[in-house]
Parts: sequence; structure tokens; C-alpha cells
Amino acid sequence: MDNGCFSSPRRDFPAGLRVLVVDDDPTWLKILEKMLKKCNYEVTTCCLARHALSLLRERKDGYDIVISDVNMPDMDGFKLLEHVGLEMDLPVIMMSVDGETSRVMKGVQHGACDYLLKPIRMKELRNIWQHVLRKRIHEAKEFESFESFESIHLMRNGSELSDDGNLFAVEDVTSTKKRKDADNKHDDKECLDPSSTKKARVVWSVDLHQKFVKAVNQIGFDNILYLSRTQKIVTNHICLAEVGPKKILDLMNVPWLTRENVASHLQKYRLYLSRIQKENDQRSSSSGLKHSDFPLKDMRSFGFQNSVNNQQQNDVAIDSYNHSDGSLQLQNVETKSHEADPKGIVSQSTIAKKGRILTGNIADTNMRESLRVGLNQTFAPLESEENHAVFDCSMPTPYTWTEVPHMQLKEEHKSIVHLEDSFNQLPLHGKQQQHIQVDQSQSVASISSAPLITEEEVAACKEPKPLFADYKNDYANSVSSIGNAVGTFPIQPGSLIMNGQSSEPISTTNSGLKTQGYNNLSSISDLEIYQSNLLLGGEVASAPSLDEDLHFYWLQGECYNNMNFSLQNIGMSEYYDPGLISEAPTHLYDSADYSVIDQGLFIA
DNA sequence: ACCATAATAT
DNA sequence: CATATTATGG
Repeated sequence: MDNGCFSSPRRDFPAGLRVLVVDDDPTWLKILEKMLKKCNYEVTTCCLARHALSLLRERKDGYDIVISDVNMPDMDGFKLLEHVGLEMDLPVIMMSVDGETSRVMKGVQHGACDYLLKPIRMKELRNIWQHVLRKRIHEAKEFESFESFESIHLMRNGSELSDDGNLFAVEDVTSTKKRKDADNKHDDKECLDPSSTKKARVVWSVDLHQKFVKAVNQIGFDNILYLSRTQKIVTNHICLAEVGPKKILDLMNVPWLTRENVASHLQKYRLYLSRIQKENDQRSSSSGLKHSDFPLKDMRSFGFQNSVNNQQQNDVAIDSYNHSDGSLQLQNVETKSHEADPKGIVSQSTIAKKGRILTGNIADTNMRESLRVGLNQTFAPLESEENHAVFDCSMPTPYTWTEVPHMQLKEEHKSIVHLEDSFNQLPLHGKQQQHIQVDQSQSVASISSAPLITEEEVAACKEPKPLFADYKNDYANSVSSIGNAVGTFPIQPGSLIMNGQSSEPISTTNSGLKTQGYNNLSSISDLEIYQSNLLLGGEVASAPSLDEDLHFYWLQGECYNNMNFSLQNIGMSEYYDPGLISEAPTHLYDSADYSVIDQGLFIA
């Protein structure tokens, strides 16, 4: 194996990797040194852990990775591991002759990025650079990681290095759980180098999906703006003409992701949405407009992400949010959700309420609460949506997620607990909510037996969001997150839709509208009318000022977004009432653009 | 052996 | 780019 191994020196990156090898057995040291050198690494050896530490301290960045034996006279390998982790934060690979599970576990728990069994094979050494890269990628986060990423790519392609998609897929060793590695026999080596040429399978983690959704929504929003603009240019927002994998990819800004990955996911996403829509349609048709009942079913699937804090953002957000719900049209809202759910078990009715809420009431805290409750509930009931869960359409709120992960991490397996926590976090919530929580938790729990997020990940990387998780985790995460999200955060429409730039104009608008235009809208009656118009396709009489127009559009956008989850009943097309869009030429919406939007946002 | 998802082919 | 098919993993 030796020879073959490096047949490809072409890779630049791994070459020159500075490796510090620590082992009290000189024989092993020699062997390892030789092997590592064959890999074109720059090798430094030492037989004492203490010595190793001092070397590392001397030159903090003189090494890229450390390979240490576990059993050493002067200092326990784990101890060394700890120090390294603490002081220089370098990836450390542990090695020993026995593969006793407990030891491996210990190594991993202490932060080892891998655990090799002696005798060590070239293959294993050949891939250690991946740990370094991985770590750097993590640190670099998305953007910066780019370069590294590319290099990886090159390398991968260039040689058939066992690539092992692990690089990405496996966080750090941690694999313990997933892989059966538990069995000593397998060694972890496999982990690292699956040695396959296959392309790494992308795991659409919640986080990733969230980005995806966000991108989709953004594009949709942009399109809407574009349409509206046709008449008046509201913002200098850049308009995207079409929604497609490529654009989504761009928006997502995830370096390692390929267009194909996105396309594939998009396909699934659309499928999912269509399915849902279908269901909705059926239901709506059968039951008629009253849908409020079923929505839940579909809704469950969606995760709502929402931003947490933003709630406060103001009414606007809420409004929009509500609007979306409103799409449901349910009857009027008056149901004041607040009281409605004494129990928190708001049933579907809640949902309906939600819808109504949309209008002006928004401001009320109570309302909001109720709203949330409703949402929560929606989830609670669901039981089987694991899959669906994956796609939440909610709007993306960056902030939210960061938090979510935390929670998840914290609680890991006990979904219940963590759900509760999340709930607790809610600023306002009554018993009802708790009640709901319980429900959710239950459902969730059943779904996710696996830890939400790999502990490993957590431990290994402090990063809140795991780039890759295994499916199970994934699901669990999504589910749980959804639960959390729902419970925890209110949805914040606006923010999501527009990132930075757009926010300005809009916000301004909002403020202005709030008082004036907004109020107009806010009045329930108006809203309803508005909605109905939308639904019906009637024209919206009002939409007077530019600002207002904008506002409208904005709302619409949200509606759309919301529609993703909430609205199942109504046909999208109806939403896009030309009238709403104001004077925009009809052709715009009817035509491709329009359809595009639909599809993009909702699927159709 | 089945199902769901992502990869790949068309 | 959209859809159909295949591959993979649970």
C-alpha cells in the first residue's frame, strides 16, 4: 500500500502538512514518521507528551495536526489531548493498539478528531489532512472556507483519495454513534476514508434547508418586487428574473454545495409542496372554504422558523404574518384567539384565528400569543411529519436558527426537555403553551429517538450549526427545531424576505404605513377585504400611494411565504391578483414571471 | 424488503 | 432546467 498511496503527489494541500507525532515507543515513532513522510507531510516526532506540549507551545502555529498515542508514561494521551485542545486548538488524532470502545469514546469525548488503531495504515495517514481542513472550514465558516473547499475539491477529483465524503459528512470522529464503529474492529479508519470515489452525499440539514428556503423566498420576493416595480420603482433592489437552482445556490452562499445538489433538493422540495398543496386542495374542495380544520395537517410539515426576537419588531411583522395566515380566510377572526384557547389546545380553530389575527390586532400581545399557540398546536398534532418537517418553509430567520441549534445541542436527546426550554424562552406564554409543548414534545420525541445534533459536532466544533448531520439527526433536528421554532419564535416575515437591503425601504414604509397606510390595512375589515380581494382576484381599490403599494407587495410577499405553510387551500394563482399588484401589466404576472414565482414560492 | 432522499441521467 | 431514473442508506 505504501507506494500506491501517494501515487499522487499532485495535491498541494496535504503536502507539507505539519504533523507532530507523539509516542513513547520509538519504534512506532519511526514507523509513523516514515509513513507520514511518504505522504509528503512534514513530520516532527517526540516520545514524551510533555515534550510535545512544549514544542507546541513554542510554536503555536507550527503544526497542523497532532497524532498522539494514548498510552504514554509521562502523560496520558488524553491529557495531552486536552491541553492541545485548550491551548492550541489543533486537531488531534489518538492512536493505540487496542480499540476498546470506552477508550475510543473517551478520546472522542475529549475532542480527538479521530482514533486510529495500531498498526496504522497508510490509508489512514493519507487522509488525516482532512481533519485539518475540516476544522479550518468550520472555523472559516461559509465564506472563507471557500478556498479550502476548492482545494478539497481539487484534491478529491485529482486523486481518488478515498475521498470519503466524510470530510463533510462526518463531523469529527464522533461517528461513534453512527458508525457501528463501536465495534473496535472497524476502526475508525473507515470513517475517514471510505475510499470511494463516489460523490459525497449531501445531507440537507435543517440549517442548510433553511438557507435554501430563504433563498427561494428571497427570489420570490424579488420577483414580486420586480413586478410591482414595473410600474414604479420602489427599491433599488435587484430583481431576479427567475427562480432556479443556480440562483438559489448563489443566494445560499454555501461554498461546497453544487448546483446539482440544489436542483435535487429543489425537486424534492417542489414535490413536497405540490403534495401538500394537493392535499389542501382536496380538503378545501371537499370541505369548502372553511378549511380551518385541516390546515393543521399540512401545516405540521412546515417548520416555522421565525425569528425569535423579532417579534417585537412590530406589528408589521406580525401583520404580515397574520396576513399570510389570513389567507386561509377563515371566517373572521374575531375569535380572538386569546381567549379562544383557554387550553392552549387550540385546535384548528386556532389556526383560523391566526388568520384573522392578521389584521390589525396584531398589535396585541395577546393576539400574538394566541397566534403562536395556534402554530404550536398545529405542530403538536402532527405526528408523522418527519419528512415534511424537513421542509419548512418558513421564512428564514437567521437569528432564530442560531439559537435553535443551541438549544438543541443542549438538550440533545431529550427532545421533550428541549422543547420545553424553547418554550420557556418565549417571552410570553401561558400555561396553554406549555400544554402545547407537551404535545409537541411527545410527538417529537417519538419521531426523534436520535440525538438532535450530534454531540460530537457540538463538542468538536463550537459552531452552532452543523453543516452536515446524519439523517437521523437531521430529521430529529428539523422536527425539534420546528417545534422549537414554532413555539419559540414568532414569525417574522419581513426580515426574512428581505435581507439587509430591502429592509430599509420596507421598514420605512412600514413605519409610515403603520400609522397611516398600515392602519388602513390594519383595520380588520380592510384587511379582510383586502384578503378577499386577493383571494377572489378582485382588485384592490386601495393602494394609493407608492408606499402603500409597496407595503402591499410586501405583504403579499409574505403571504406567499406564509402560504407555503399556512395556506393550503387557496390556489396560489388567486393570490396573485393582478389588481393587487396594482397596475402592473397583466402579462407580467400571468406570464412566465408570474408562474415562476408561484412555483418558486410555493410550488404549484 | 421497503421507503425516503440525494445523485445522476435524460 | 425539469423530470425520470438510479443509488444509497435507514
